[in-house]
Amino acid sequence: MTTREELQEIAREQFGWDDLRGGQLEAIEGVLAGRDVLAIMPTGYGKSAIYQVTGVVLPGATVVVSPLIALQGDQIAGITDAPEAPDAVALNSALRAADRKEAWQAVTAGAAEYFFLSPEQLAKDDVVGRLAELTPSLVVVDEAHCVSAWGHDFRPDYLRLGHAIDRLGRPPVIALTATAAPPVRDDIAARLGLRDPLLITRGFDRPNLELRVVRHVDAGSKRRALLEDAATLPGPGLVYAGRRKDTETLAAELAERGLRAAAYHAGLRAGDRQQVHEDFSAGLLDVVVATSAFGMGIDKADVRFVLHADPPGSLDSYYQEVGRAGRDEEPALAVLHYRPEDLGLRAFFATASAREEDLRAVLGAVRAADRPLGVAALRERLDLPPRRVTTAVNLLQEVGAVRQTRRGVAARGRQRAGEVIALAEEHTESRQRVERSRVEMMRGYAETLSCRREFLLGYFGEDYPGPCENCDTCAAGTAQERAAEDAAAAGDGPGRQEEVVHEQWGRGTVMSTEDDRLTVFFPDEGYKTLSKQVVEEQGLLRTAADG
DNA sequence: CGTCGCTGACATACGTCAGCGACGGTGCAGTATT
Repeated sequence: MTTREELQEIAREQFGWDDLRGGQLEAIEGVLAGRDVLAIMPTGYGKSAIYQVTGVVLPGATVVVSPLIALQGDQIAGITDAPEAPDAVALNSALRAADRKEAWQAVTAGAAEYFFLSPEQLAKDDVVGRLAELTPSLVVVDEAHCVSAWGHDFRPDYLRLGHAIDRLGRPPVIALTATAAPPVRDDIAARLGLRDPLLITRGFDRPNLELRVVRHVDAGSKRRALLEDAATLPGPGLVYAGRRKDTETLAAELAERGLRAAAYHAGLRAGDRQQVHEDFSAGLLDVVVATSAFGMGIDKADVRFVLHADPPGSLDSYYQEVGRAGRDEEPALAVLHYRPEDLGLRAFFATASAREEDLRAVLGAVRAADRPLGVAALRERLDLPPRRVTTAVNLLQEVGAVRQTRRGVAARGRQRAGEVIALAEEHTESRQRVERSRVEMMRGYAETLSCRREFLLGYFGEDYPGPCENCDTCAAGTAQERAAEDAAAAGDGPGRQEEVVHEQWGRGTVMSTEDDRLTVFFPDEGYKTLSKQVVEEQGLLRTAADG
């Protein structure tokens, strides 16, 4: 048993942290008691202290899954710069063979406590095999929202982490992220195979962040207003745009106005990207105009504004992006320059799906094999891009046509290929409905007349009684009008987090109630906003209380 | 889903516009090429 005092001492003396906060201690104690932990805390709260301290207390190595190689570098530097912290190493494709060997030797000999890897590394048989021999005592999934946001198509190895953790002997798992709405939390827990995880959320509200939405009819006036804001508001600031090309033209116009401005997106050369990142951190830039590529790993406290030229595809992304402003707790501003048409791009991104030909090819190969095949072996046999093979395997597993065994992917069931494809299509369509409903919640935020903070925090499951007096709807008075109407109509209907059943959409959870409306999340449909009056009149929802 | 940009029709203005296809974000890993 390790006392709180001992934990504080480790944090202070070995890592140079100030006193651990309640949320950190609670998380550490949860893990030490053998529990899985899902911790949702803002950047700067000290999420990494949780696994750093826990890693020291537990006997074996700590495996840290981290999405970006650049981030791994920062995380390792954060540990090795500490006064007396144990060593940390990374394993990734950026290393030369000799360095890779050295990293393995360090963890194997116990010289390194923390081992940083991408989910793609943990998709490799030999890597997981060697790691399992070390019997790691803790697995950390950092930026855990990536599991849910990226696993389904972009980086499918994220969905296979649960299996990799099984093979490591299922030590306790800590999943860490700054933002995740309740359905995302459930997705993370399910994908990673967490067992009744201890959920710890801290510091969701950011009262110093002023929230505004400016609605535009045509693209030209939106652009002019955005540029005017970016050029005149006190910086430094960030501008998020939906397309790479726009980041470049907007940055160029700001530069013409005399600002130190730079564009940032994934199509730039690695060196340029790093330069922009460094210059922004060092205060050498007034504004960075970026796609969603700019974000993780930025820990700049004095960002004064975050502007959006286009809305992101979910409020999870939006809160993550605006949350980069005002970390110093000084006043900061988030302005969404909004046209409903701009959600079209996000709706388009929400339609990504696996190809039928890939599903047929993978299913055929698995069924033709006389033994389970590893994903790597499947990739070799099929001559398809690895990502497509993994995406297909994930989807086939989802619909029960294949299963993951210790030795690899095996066939399951005897449905005709056509039936399997139909099931997969159904599953994909359900997922797309959910994704599109997330876009619709973004629309809801942009168009609400109620308190924006109340809407946003409600989306994240926080019971925040607005008006906040620090958003545009509160300033305009519409939030107060709505609140009054809300109070008049209050009383009836299911409340937040209550389980309900809809005849057509099945079981759902009430996410928020605003005005005369009710937002319910259904796992197969996504968010649905219903009129309280209609729900009541037509008896649309049964609640647990109804039996 | 919405926008951009090319093409051809219509036309006779060194030009307009409808129609239609292309395109759009996030990163790892590991291989081929300088």
